[in-house]
Amino acid sequence: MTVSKINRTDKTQNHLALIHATLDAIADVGFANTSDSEIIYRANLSRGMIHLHFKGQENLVAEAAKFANSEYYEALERQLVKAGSSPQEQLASIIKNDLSEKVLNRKSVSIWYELRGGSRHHVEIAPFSDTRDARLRDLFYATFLTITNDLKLDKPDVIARDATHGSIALLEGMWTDYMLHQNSFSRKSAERIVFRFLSALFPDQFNLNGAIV
Amino acid sequence: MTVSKINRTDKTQNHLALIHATLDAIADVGFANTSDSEIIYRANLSRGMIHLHFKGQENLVAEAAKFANSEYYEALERQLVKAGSSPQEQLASIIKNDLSEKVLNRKSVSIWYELRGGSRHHVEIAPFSDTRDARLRDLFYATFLTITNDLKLDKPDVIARDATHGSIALLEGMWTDYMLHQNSFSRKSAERIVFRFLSALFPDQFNLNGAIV
DNA sequence: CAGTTAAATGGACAATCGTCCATTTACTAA
DNA sequence: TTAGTAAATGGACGATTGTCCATTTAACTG
Repeated sequence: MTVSKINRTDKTQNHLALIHATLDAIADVGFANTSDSEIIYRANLSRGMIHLHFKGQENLVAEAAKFANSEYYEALERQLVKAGSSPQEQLASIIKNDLSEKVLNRKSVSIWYELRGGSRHHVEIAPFSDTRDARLRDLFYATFLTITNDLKLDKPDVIARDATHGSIALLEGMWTDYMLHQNSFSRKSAERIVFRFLSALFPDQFNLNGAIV
Repeated sequence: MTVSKINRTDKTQNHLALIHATLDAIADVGFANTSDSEIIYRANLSRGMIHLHFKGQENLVAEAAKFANSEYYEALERQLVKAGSSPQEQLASIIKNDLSEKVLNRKSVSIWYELRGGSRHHVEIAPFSDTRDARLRDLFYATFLTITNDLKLDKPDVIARDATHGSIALLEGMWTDYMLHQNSFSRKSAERIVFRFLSALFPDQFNLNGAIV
């Protein structure tokens, strides 16, 4: 039983087209309004394709969520490779990446918010909705812990944990602010504010522009 | 033309019952799933009531959003009256209030998130969805500005603005964290983290427990 | 050039949505 | 008791939802 090459290529093409159309729809009209009709219209395909490729709308949305989640983490990994080696440089790199046009933009932030909201009532997308999950938290904690240990602070683990928790919350808040006030939001201010808080906590590791090398 | 007392009472009763049922539905099944059927089932009323009282579902949801928004601000005003008079005491009071069981609980946080999400695609509820709007920002800014002026810091307005922006973002992030990880969230930690950041910025005004009087 | 096969189509389906209105209910006033 | 009135009811409406499948299309094989 041989399978035609062209047909196989077409299949994955439409598979991907549906995922992209779904993410576009979520970004534009929201998770709740992302109906089958909306998706197939954007993908320029016929009604049956969703069921043919994904066996239902639920799975398609879950695959789309998975896809968006992977994109975020792949960008993060690429960024980390380019970053300097000191803990504060790694951290600053993640923060700047998280506030950059490439990561924080109209489309990504919309998808992020819509999927997180949708995951509250749709278990199938929950695994892919929490952008800042354990992986990012661990990265933050490890670097903060190195700093607090080096500084020989009292209860370095507690301080590192608080700094982790607070920094991520701060970034969350900035993303929300961007989403709500896209025209007045300033990337530069957002970045300066995060580093202002961090430099207050660790004056020898950070200043208003990022890490001190 | 006289109007019967009993009828008038009943009318406002059902009016309120619909608003409460709507908020309950939003909290439990989400904004997207808050259908007419869901609302009237919870209010134990008949289908036509929504149109009779609110001339459509849109208006009902908008009224419910308005109601929830008022409740938040009334709680905030009550809290401020009880707070101490120094800037840092006022600020600490708002922060503690924002993280208290009364304000930050399963139901309120769900409504907050669902309405904010809904407001992105439904203009009628947008005016009541931004909990932390100009009013709260002004309060934060005024108090921070008093502090930075007293300290004779360089560019007191910029620092006060950054501190305002950052503090509100931090609180946003804490609310999100509570929503996402309700079983592992600790009010005490959240409070300590916020004040840890603030005490790093203003060591003479705040410590880990709140304001220094 | 037919024959085969997987991909793609689009209409039919029941279920649910928000809206609206003719009817019923419940209370007041004469 | 009867007439009058506002509140409340619940069925009917067209529109839209997600699903599914009989049919058509199109490319490769023999």
